[in-house]
Amino acid sequence: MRVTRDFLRGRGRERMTEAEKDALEAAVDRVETLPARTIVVNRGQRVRYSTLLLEGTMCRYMDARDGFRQLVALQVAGDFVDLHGYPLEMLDHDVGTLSEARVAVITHARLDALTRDMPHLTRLLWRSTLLDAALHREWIFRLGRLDAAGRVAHFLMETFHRLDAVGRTDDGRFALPLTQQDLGEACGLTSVHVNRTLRRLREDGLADVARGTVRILNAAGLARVAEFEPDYLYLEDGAWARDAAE
Amino acid sequence: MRVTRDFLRGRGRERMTEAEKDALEAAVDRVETLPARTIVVNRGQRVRYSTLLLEGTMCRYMDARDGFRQLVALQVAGDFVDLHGYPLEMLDHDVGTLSEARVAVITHARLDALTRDMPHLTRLLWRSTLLDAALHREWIFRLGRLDAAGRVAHFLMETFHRLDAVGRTDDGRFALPLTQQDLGEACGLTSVHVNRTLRRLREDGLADVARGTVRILNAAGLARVAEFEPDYLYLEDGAWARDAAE
DNA sequence: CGGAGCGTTGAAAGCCCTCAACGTTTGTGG
DNA sequence: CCACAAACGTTGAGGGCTTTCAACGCTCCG
Repeated sequence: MRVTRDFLRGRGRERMTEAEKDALEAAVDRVETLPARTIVVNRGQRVRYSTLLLEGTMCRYMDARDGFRQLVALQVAGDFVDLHGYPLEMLDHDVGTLSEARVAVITHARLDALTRDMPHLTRLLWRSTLLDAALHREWIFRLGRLDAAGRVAHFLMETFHRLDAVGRTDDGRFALPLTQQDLGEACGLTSVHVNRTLRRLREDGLADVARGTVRILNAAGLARVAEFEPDYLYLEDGAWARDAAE
Repeated sequence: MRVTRDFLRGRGRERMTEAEKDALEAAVDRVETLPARTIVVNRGQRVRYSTLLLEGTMCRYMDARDGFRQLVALQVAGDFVDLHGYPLEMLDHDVGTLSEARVAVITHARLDALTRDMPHLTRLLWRSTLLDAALHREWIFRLGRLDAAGRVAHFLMETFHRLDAVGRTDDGRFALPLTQQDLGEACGLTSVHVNRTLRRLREDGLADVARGTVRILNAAGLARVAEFEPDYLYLEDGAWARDAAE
């Protein structure tokens, strides 16, 4: 399997030429498997490579004084997890795995050559980091303006669409290897309140979250609770978008 | 005055060559003055130019169903406000002025030429958008993990440092043309609670916010309340950083 | 089979919001 | 220069959403 198969898949990948895919492919230094729940990059650390996530779930987060952390991004297959570290040279946050993860490692030295010689590919890489920024903005909106049910619903809808774009959903179901504590750290809630909120979403027939699996039961209802509008994901018009437009 | 004077100032500007400054300078299509409180770019709109803010204050925001908005970024002099719109081609949020603003307009057609021919400048432009992303992440942390006093204190400290980097502070004082409503829309609070929070910061001798002017009275105390660590701003070691290190 | 982590539920407390009223500042036109 | 209105800022009371604290059941894995 080509390691770049899912990169930008469903998010404007069609603009990448075969030559560009080959070049990115050739820049891969190695492929590794990382165990679940391990730290990959520490805040403030000088980084000399970036990580393309092939399979599994990772996250980026920041620590608070009270011992809790705040997730700032969830990363799924196809994500160039810490490409931000390339122009920035060091990261302002930590990166870790949630599930076991298979990753391709690309050194910044290789990226130097790519970005010198291939301006169009450079713009696609740039674009992929800005898709992350758009997600960041939506997380700000989620935390600043939505109540607990809205936040959790919004997170579920976003994650569903992202996984759907890379073919990791099955009829409204998808795997999500997050504890209720993790969900709380993503949504700015305590695990206790996440629990109550999930129960309510289940009772309202909107979504069922249990044992690492999410089932979207009522996408329209969930979207309403979440004030969710997927344009910020910059998705191509895929199967889901066509269905929703009907 | 050169329009690029404050671009990346204090944020790694030393790496931009004179030739690169000239090239960016030459890409400016026109300089305009925009009135306060006007919308510059609408969400979903195809954008064909980006805006370098020379003087004044702008913001990026998203609308919620209840009529309130959530600020996702505050933009000050030197910021390339909507450079995100270049690789993304359309924006997922609105852009508007808070005060009157003087801006330089750079068309994307010109950026195409720059990014084709000048890979190092391209990386600096890329970097500047990722500095925005780092700010986004810190806003997520602020909203997800801090209480009202922490959020407002954090916002004040961040804004102070950014304005200080471009020489817009005066002995701990700076102009901030935001109403308490605006502050609430930045911090996920109601204007009423912003009012109470500002009063408390004043009573505690931390900061005084009144009539569009902020005075930092106790930077260390404010930083403690805010859990503020300025590394995410990627500031050069300027006067403030040296003082703080003592 | 035992333990640790995760999930679930209840009760009480706290932070922030809502609603309401009033004071202050700003800007505009007479 | 004044009058006036509109926006902004301030304060109080009450209510609601979320947190905290605590206890217990469940699941998974060594």
